[in-house]
Amino acid sequence: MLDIKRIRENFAEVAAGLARRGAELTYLEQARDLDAQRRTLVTETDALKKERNTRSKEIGVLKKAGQDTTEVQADVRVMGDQITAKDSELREVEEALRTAMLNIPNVPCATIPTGLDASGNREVCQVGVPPHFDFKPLDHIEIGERLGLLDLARAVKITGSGFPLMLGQGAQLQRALIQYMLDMHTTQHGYTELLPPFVVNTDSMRGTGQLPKMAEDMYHCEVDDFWLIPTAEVPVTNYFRNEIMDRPLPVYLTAYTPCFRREAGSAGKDTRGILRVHQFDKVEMVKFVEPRNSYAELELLVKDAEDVLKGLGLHYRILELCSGDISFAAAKCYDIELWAPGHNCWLEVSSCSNFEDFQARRLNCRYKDAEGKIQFVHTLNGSGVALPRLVIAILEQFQQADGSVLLPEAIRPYMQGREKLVAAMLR
RNA sequence: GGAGGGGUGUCUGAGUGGUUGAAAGAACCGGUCUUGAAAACCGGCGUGCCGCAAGGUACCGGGGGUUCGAAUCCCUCCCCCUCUGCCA
Repeated sequence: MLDIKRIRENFAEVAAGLARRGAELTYLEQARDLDAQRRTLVTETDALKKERNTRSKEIGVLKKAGQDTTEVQADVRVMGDQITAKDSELREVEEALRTAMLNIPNVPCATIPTGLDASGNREVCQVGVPPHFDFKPLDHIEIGERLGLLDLARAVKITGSGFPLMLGQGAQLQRALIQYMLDMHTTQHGYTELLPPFVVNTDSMRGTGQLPKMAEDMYHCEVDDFWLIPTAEVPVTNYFRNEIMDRPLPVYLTAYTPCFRREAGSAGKDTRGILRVHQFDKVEMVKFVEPRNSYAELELLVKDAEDVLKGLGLHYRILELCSGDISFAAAKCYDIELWAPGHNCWLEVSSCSNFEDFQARRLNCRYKDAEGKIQFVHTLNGSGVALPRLVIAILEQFQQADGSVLLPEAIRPYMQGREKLVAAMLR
């Protein structure tokens, strides 16, 4: 949520910012107008309430003195009716204002490239070198099937398309990678590990900005009004919702969770294998920081994610997203993409964003600064990193001519010392 | 799932429908005293909104209602505790 004062006082600047991301300005204009209405109404009702409070107290005094108060009471009752009417009018305006505010995306950071879609993104760097093959590299589906790492056909029987099933060394590799990443973030990068609920309530979804816009993309349990999390960002960032944080900033949290996404609207896209699925695992990093540090913290966040990939010796690149490609709540975002030689394309495995105080306002998450003044924190999050595509990249980048996959050294301790994945009979 | 009890400020904990935003204590901040500290004493000490300000207004788990007036009464939802049932 944006600061309504900012909209009130710097409307043109906000409008220009939103225009950069190609956002409609309808909600913004509504918010501006409703805010003006709201302020007028508040002034009026407050005045009425003041009057009522005074008169009601007089009644109390008169009654104690044993005097008749019928007439005054009648007067105040009329006043009460006026207040009720004004209040309900005010409530409607406030509700409409809230709806408008919840639908306005964040203003992009001034320094990011301008563009309306992915074509406007800027490549920051490429790290490592693409692997060279003396043979035609296979894609992860073929590798996975040959080595018996995946069983997508049976997974369809169990649930449906898009719900992958890993087995044997594949399942173990995935688990090993989770452990490897969590260990790195907690022991080297200063994060505290959380194992949060995978199902959250509506307030939490609104807090991080998935609702109201993304309702169609998420799994909803109607009976309980709960949602399956599309990312650990939701439960982890909501950890401090409605709080004035009681500990020194910055606070770094990390969590492994499965993620559930309906991927509505992407039917037919990347449907083969585990490239785009309805359920996947991810290790997420979340930061709560002081406003003045948030952009420096974003750079560090990207490095934390990079360390995972560097440690595995993978070839990747970093993109700085343009104004039209960042998510609803973000002000600035870097994507990290892994090279997938079998698919001959880049795969997004991490998105690192600075939300400034956009989420904090929705979450009502604040802290006391050095002067003891209460302020909204800045929140950031980044994948550290998403698993299926990490597995894909490992399989495809480290595949060998003999059909095996050489495991990165860093992961071997988590795989009982195993050096490569080879075809194994299912026991 | 069933029965009962309860949700008040940073914490503990009062609160009869009427100057109660809310007693008291603790914690915390400032001051006096002290060589320094502790103790003692004095003062301060919630948040949002409207307002240039003075000030006003709202908030005692959430929402709604009764009333001239609600932390106090009623309804409803959520959460916690105790007992009990079923169960990984």
